Amino acid sequence: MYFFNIGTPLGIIRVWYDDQGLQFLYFYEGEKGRKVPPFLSGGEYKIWPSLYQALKDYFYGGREIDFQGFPLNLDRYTPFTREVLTFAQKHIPYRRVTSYGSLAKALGRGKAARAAGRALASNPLPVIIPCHRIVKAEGLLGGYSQGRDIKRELLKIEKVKFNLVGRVNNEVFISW
DNA sequence: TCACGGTCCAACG
DNA sequence: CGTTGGACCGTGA
Repeated sequence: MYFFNIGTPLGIIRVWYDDQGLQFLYFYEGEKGRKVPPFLSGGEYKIWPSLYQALKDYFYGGREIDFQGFPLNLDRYTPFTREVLTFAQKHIPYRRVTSYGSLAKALGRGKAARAAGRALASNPLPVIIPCHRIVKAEGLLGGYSQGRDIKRELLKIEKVKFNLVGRVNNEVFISW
């Protein structure tokens, strides 16, 4: 396993990967004492240049960066969870959002909204798998495993606007 | 099995 | 509008 760090306005990010693809991304320092998962240690420091550049552009460049092309290693997940995660990576572009229910529907499981939320809650690759772009059906923010503040900030970076009642405008909303 | 979510929506007031 | 209660479904223990 390899890893590298990169500073962002939201704290230091650490990314883990191997020859199969990306495995983990987490906020390493910053936000109230979040810890390094203990199962990750002893990796070899090695930058993945294109990914490094993409992250840098995303956080500092204010440019439309998508991570859709980067390979993921999601072997340890169940098929449904994998589907949810890969679908999110491939079909929810920059500055667009959708809901848990809509995403479930797109996978042919119209009623599995909560299950989809559960799958996203175990997203090992926030930012790269853009689970911050999935909000509640009525456009309210919804939850986020890294903390709702981070979710808000990420959407802010992408210039997704919320109205006074706290809902995203439906221009950016995708429904399947 | 079972309890638990990053939910949803119809039915209120 | 805002709130509430029940239905829903894949997971991990």
